[in-house]
Amino acid sequence: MFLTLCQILLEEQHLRPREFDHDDVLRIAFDQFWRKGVRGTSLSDIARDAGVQRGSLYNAFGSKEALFLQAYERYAGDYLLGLQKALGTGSLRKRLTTFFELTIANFRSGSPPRGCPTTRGLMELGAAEGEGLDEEARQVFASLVSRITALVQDTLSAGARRGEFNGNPAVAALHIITVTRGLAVLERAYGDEAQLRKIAAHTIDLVLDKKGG
Amino acid sequence: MFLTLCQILLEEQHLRPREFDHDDVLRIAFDQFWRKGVRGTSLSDIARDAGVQRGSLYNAFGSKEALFLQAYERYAGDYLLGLQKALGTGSLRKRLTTFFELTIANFRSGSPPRGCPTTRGLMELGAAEGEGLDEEARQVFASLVSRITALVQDTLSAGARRGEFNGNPAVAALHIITVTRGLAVLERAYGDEAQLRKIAAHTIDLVLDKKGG
DNA sequence: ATGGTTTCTCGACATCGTGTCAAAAACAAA
DNA sequence: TTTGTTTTTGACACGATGTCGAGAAACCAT
Repeated sequence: MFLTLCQILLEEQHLRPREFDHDDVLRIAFDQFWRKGVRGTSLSDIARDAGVQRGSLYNAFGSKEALFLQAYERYAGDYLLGLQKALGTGSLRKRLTTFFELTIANFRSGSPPRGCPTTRGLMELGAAEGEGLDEEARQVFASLVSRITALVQDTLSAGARRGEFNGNPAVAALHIITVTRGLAVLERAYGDEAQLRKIAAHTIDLVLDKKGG
Repeated sequence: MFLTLCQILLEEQHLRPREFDHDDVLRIAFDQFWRKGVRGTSLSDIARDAGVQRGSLYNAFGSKEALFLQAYERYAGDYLLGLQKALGTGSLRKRLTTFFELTIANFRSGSPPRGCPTTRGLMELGAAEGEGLDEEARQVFASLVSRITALVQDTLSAGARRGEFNGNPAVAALHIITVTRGLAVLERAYGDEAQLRKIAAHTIDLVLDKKGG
């Protein structure tokens, strides 16, 4: 995967070029994975959708899991960028509201809603060989969670400097992230978007130190 | 599944009885599913472990998913009973602390930790045919979540009557449940039990209206 | 006890998905 | 054109799910 990235960056195509676009396939694959789950998507499906032979996918990406991970990393980068952009303005309450809105909108997108790819990926992690979870996949998912947590913490710290928040930004950010992960789970359980929004609003009230009703 | 239950309850075994114990297989199967994930467990594994032929499992339970669901329901019943028993005594803070402790202990059990079966099950839900999630499985998982939520809500209501809580029990219970689901996700991401406990303690502080540090 | 009926068991089979491999095809460079 | 390398392509092996039918086993009735 890292090798492939280097090859792309350095344009080191000395010989026969690929007959399909690497990024197109990544997008198509992620869309399928997101709609039908990693488990429910076969490489044949992706190959058909992308107009590529199944063997070519193995040649280009290595395995189904490797393909998913690369597709996921592309998604994660885009998603984090969108969050950063949206969290740049307004009062702290406004920013947190936007954060929850974007989060919920993300895993309520599609019909039927596709859920949160990160949470789904994390919970599908299996024991690799004998002991321990699949480390590579775990790190990829955990990385996005960490970066979003840092983003929220920064937002809270800035709010604290402006007198809009008087708690511990690190702990509060962890709490908020935990709530968003929990919302991703409840979304699967009930599919009731109004309920999700209610919980989000209540969480903001708690964090900003107003009594929740 | 419902039929099988009726058969058990009514003891309607007119003819040749089964050669293996229904509940034993359910327990063995759930242990495997929990350790290796539904995806990572084959019916051959379970059949070997239980000393039963694979075909007999199909005959008795119908399919892999049906077997899992029945095994899960057995687990869910036991788990809820344990929670109810543990939440019967002490101050509201003590009860909530116990609740989070049991929750974390549950998905930190085993080595490596097996995670939360309910959350894993919910996030693995796939679209069934064309549209919509697998309804039957969704309801089974959501049912346990609902019942735990009700349990927490009752605990909060009782606390409110004793003057230990002055918020809205329904909303607060939803919030607490959301946090526990989020903890189940973070457990997969980081595997840091101390962090989980910190978030739990902070959540209790927020709900009981003390400033979290 | 014995026969008949029902159910369970067990092995064979079909199907699908993953992953591997080797040969063919296609392209760049000499 | 020739050489060398990579991609493509189809065939293959393997494992898992799920179905089916024949045979074995157990129970009821006579």
